[in-house]
Amino acid sequence: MLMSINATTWLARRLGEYDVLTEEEKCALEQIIEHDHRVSENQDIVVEGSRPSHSILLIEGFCARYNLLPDGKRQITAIHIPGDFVDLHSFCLKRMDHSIAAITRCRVAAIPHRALREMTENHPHLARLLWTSTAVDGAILRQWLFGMGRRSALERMAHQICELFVRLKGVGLVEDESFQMPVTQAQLADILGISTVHVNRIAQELRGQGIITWRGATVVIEDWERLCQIAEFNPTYLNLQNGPR
Amino acid sequence: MLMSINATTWLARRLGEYDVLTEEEKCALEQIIEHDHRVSENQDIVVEGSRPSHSILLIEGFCARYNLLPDGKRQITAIHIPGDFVDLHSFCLKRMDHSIAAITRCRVAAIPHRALREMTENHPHLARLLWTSTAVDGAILRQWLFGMGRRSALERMAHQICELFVRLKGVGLVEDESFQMPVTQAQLADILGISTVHVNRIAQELRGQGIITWRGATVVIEDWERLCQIAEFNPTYLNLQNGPR
DNA sequence: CGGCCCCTTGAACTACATCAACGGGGGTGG
DNA sequence: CCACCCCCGTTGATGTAGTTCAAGGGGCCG
Repeated sequence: MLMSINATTWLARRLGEYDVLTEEEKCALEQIIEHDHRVSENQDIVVEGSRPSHSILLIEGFCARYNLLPDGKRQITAIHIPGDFVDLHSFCLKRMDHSIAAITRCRVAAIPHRALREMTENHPHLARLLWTSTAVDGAILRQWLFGMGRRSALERMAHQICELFVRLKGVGLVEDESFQMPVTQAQLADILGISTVHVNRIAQELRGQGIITWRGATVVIEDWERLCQIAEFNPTYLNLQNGPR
Repeated sequence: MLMSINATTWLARRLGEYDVLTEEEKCALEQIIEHDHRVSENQDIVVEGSRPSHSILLIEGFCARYNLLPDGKRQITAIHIPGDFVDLHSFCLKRMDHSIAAITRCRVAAIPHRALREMTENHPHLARLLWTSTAVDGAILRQWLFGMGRRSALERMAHQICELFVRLKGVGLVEDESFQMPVTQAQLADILGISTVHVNRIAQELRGQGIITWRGATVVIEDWERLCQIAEFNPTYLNLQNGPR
């Protein structure tokens, strides 16, 4: 397990996915992390309307961005896994137009916006990689939107599982084709934009066909080929390949 | 009308929405625009799978990003109006995971990625504003996703009109509560993620209630209050306010 | 003048939502 | 230690927003 990896390492590893880092750059990343704290399940990490002075790096656990309608309907617009720079965009946008909540118990590190700003002044290459991170978030959002508009609930659920699988694999959180997906059916409903009842039935469809097993928080991919086929999954948008930036 | 505004001015104006630019910065922006050309209606500006060496700034006309499913279903994930930096993210992402098409005849300017890279080296403040532009694109995507998941077709259409109205107003393309929306009902269907038949019926609903008129490409807002109310529109996410970045 | 795109309308169908109810497990209080 | 309760997953029945199919009319362009 990766329990003991520290915040700096996560950040270096994430940015290192986009391009090779020099030793000096890794050093610079060491400096920017201010503190490191725990958040309990279901607690908000960043709330709508606030003006954060720090951005949050997720070290352990899962969290979600979401929007609420006055009538209580909720839409989750992103799920974040360890290593994700959860609200990097708050550096650019100043005022939050949505909230971010911990889905499980989380450990997070805070990076002051001041440090990010200095990074754009003194380490343009690192700044480009941070910018890239924002762009990748956008690419994922486009895929979700694409699916929400034009894919069926079954296809979307399959796609979601494909994406999570690949992303978790990228940070070493997959073992033997299985991974942790610590979300309730109600939360998954808010991710997929459907009702909890429908999530239940769709999940049974995928399980019944022997494509996945899902008990508790543990998902096992039984038939990756078939899952990708249902989802029409193409991982290009995750930008996992490394290159000069 | 704004027919004769040149590319540099558009760019300075857009970035100036996020923060005040110095004269020197405006000067720097002058240097980066390489050429300026026309694209005819329905022509692709950037195609999926390519690796652009330039990013495109839209000067005149409307264009759309879209994704295609193998069966021909299409989802538009963004519409761009004059002044938008249409594929700024291609600088970060390298390979396009979607295409961009001209909805109307367009005039566009190309900015070499090399110049953007130099900007991150020599003009960190401008680089932050470009980054902000990427972040605002993301914020708009979140709103679309939110709507797609949790709003009805009527609400989404109302929201879309609100957004377009505010954005066009921001670049001076609104006169007397009316603006140009040069999209067919089929294209609007691909934006809203519904069928063209349903677009037709929803549009009649909005017209029937006297909330908008829409003939040809011209939309007139007859009852802004009511439109916003249906859409539950809150323009915060467009980040139109200026501040130090 | 012909053809094609675009808008419009009706009728039948389906993927989903909503409502309602029940069982099991894990945590909490008595 | 037991009782309770609440959350979570599950299932059935019914309702509805939106799709699909089919057809016709108007305007614009070749």
